[in-house]
Amino acid sequence: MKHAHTHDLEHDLLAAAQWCAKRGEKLTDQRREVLALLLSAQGSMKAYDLLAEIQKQRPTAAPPTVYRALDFLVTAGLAHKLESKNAFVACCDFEHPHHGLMLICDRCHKVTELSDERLAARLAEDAAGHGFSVAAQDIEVRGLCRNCRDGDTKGAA
Amino acid sequence: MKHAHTHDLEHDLLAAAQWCAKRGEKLTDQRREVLALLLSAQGSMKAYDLLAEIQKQRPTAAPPTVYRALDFLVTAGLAHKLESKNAFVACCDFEHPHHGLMLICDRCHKVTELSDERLAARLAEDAAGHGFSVAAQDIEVRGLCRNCRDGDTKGAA
DNA sequence: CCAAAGACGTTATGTTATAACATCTAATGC
DNA sequence: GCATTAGATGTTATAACATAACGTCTTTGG
Repeated sequence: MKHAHTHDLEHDLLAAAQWCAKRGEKLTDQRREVLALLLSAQGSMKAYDLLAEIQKQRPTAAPPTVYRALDFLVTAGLAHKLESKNAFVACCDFEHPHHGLMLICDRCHKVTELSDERLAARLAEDAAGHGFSVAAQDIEVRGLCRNCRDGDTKGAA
Repeated sequence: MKHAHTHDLEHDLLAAAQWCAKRGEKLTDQRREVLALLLSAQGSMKAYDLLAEIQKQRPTAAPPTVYRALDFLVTAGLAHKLESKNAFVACCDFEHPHHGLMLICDRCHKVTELSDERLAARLAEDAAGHGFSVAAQDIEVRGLCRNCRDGDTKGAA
């Protein structure tokens, strides 16, 4: 089980590195490490939690270490910031531009990222009707995921 | 001009007080003062900017003073928190429950609040398709308002 | 009046994020 | 190769955002 998981992780990291290369950027060790933590996390992670993990390997790491990596990952489309939680999550499909719709479970904290271009289009249309040009949209929805709604008792932190 | 503006503000504050009373709550002086600041603001305001304004009258006011008022106003539906800016804005129509779609201008910082129930329904439908029950949604869109997009040079801060 | 609940005062602290500047590293041109 | 330079990182300090905790006051209902 751990093996399969590791394999997926390595695969994702490789794809991310290639994605960066395509953009003329580099997935450095620090960026890779932060991305690996996000990919391995069950849900989103806070910057200072990431920092604590990084510090296990690199005791001298400081806040800028992780914030720089996060800025890079978010700008590159490899991760998203969840504004309503001040937390970060790996992007589910960074190779395809999409408008993320984040379903954030308030109980188990897992995040499901959907993409609905028609929803995004409707939103842009509403905005345009008011003379507003959309540059970025961030739809975050709080609620309960299927497991937690159905009374699952294992998901809670 | 100032007269009309003051009149509107008083009207809004009165309506807000009545709204609170209907809910069995009170719009106290501090809450009213914070709401008045939000209503008078051109765009959103930060908690510590509100605090600075409050301190002009009440030099001993501290962060909890303003955060308590803001928590109350947001819970009562009289204000919204803009998660992507860590800022607060008065609700445009607190008497009618609605799903706000916030158009936030990145240049002049004005906020236009729309309500599109069909958009909200579509969003809830997407979520339900993944077994997710929506509890709260916060749609924040960043971009440029009509004036700023059209090259207005007066709106910038 | 008395008790309970809610609002507020006050101090301290926790949490999130960035400024500023030094140093290191890697790609580029010569 | 070697200098240049842009990008990345190290490091210290601090700014910006938010809440915990506890005491007091005020209102309200019994």
